[in-house]
Amino acid sequence: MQHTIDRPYHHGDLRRTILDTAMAMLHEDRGWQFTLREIARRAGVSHAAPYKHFADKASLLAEMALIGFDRLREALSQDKPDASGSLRDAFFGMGRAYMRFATANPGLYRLMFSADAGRQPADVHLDERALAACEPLIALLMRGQAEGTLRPRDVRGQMAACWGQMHGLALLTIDGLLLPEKVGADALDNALMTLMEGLEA
Amino acid sequence: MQHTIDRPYHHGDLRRTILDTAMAMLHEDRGWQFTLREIARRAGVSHAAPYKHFADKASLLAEMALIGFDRLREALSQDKPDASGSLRDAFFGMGRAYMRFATANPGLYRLMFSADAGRQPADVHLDERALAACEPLIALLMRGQAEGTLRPRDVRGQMAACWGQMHGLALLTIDGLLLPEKVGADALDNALMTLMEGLEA
DNA sequence: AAACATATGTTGACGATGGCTACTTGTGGA
DNA sequence: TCCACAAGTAGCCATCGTCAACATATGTTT
Repeated sequence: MQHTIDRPYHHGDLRRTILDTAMAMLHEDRGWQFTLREIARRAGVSHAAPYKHFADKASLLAEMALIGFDRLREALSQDKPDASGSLRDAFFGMGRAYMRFATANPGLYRLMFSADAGRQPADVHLDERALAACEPLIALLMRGQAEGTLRPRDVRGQMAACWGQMHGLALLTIDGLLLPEKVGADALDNALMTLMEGLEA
Repeated sequence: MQHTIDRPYHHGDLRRTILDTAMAMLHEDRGWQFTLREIARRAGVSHAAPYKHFADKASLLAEMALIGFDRLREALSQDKPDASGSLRDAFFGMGRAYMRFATANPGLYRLMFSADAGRQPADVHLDERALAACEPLIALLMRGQAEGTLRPRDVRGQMAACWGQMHGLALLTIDGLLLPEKVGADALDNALMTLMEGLEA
């Protein structure tokens, strides 16, 4: 008779709870060095319970990374005000949205691109999801080229330039390597501007 | 009488051996999940011996990261053919040198920017070293502005743009997210070109 | 030359982790 | 009603990082 009234033998939705708890801990520690056992402890279940829902720790991390990419994609698709407004505004908006997502979820963002998130097995899914998150960007680039606002270059190259820029700036910012006092208050906007000018015709 | 003739009680230069071994394992596994004990094993010493030279595992990682930044700086300074040659060539040379370093030492590169490399204590050194590695880039940018080849913008912003671009592309490449079949064969050069055009006057 | 302080290695232990197996307890369909 | 199966538990194992106590070289002082 170990169980309280509040917690019956079967948790009900342990899988969801585990994911939520892990996300919360990720947010606290900004590093994914949380332990499976600690998650189980917080969820109020035994230390082996999570293994009924995830094959191993890497699987949990991989799933979290997938969720992260979905959220990122959503964040990028969101504040794109359709085809109204100038391309430049849309571009800056998307860039800032990307940075906002990364800096608001530093732990998640790092996890998404971490080798620890199970980079061995069918992580193809992860890669696919990552590239899918870039689709709003590709759409924006194609629109720009169609308008004639952007130079008519290989879109994939431009995509690589933008994504690389965003990804790098995001990680450097998360790591505290782009502190305003070292690199200027609006270095981020300046960097975005430089990139934009490289894209524009 | 445990000791062979070859291995006396005192190793001689264990600290160096540990670092070398760790670097080698970093190169093999492409992840810094090697264990202190495995290093000791390979070095042929007891599992606690490393603690006479490094306070803890994080200290070892931090020192390796430091070495990494020094090597990166060296790699960037190296193939810069002084003030001869066009700025454009120098820029592309440096960009490719950066990518070459990162892709040739994926594990090391990730470690350098990893939170696991002891981001708590006097990691100020790490940050300083990281920024120091960018000095060759800053010099190049200032030269370009002086020549009038580059737009007269805040150098720190341009630095952020370049570093962000390089860092992001490097990590995405290491993670296999910029596969040629997905993003074009010469996406890297295209991205560099886009960046360059954003910098040029 | 003898004695000692110190740097360097070794041994054994502790707590904690990820992961596995065997067992228990609910739950829903024949 | 009964039973197969999902979901949770208890306990074990190898391993890890780290620490304290001990052993052994090295070199400095007298």
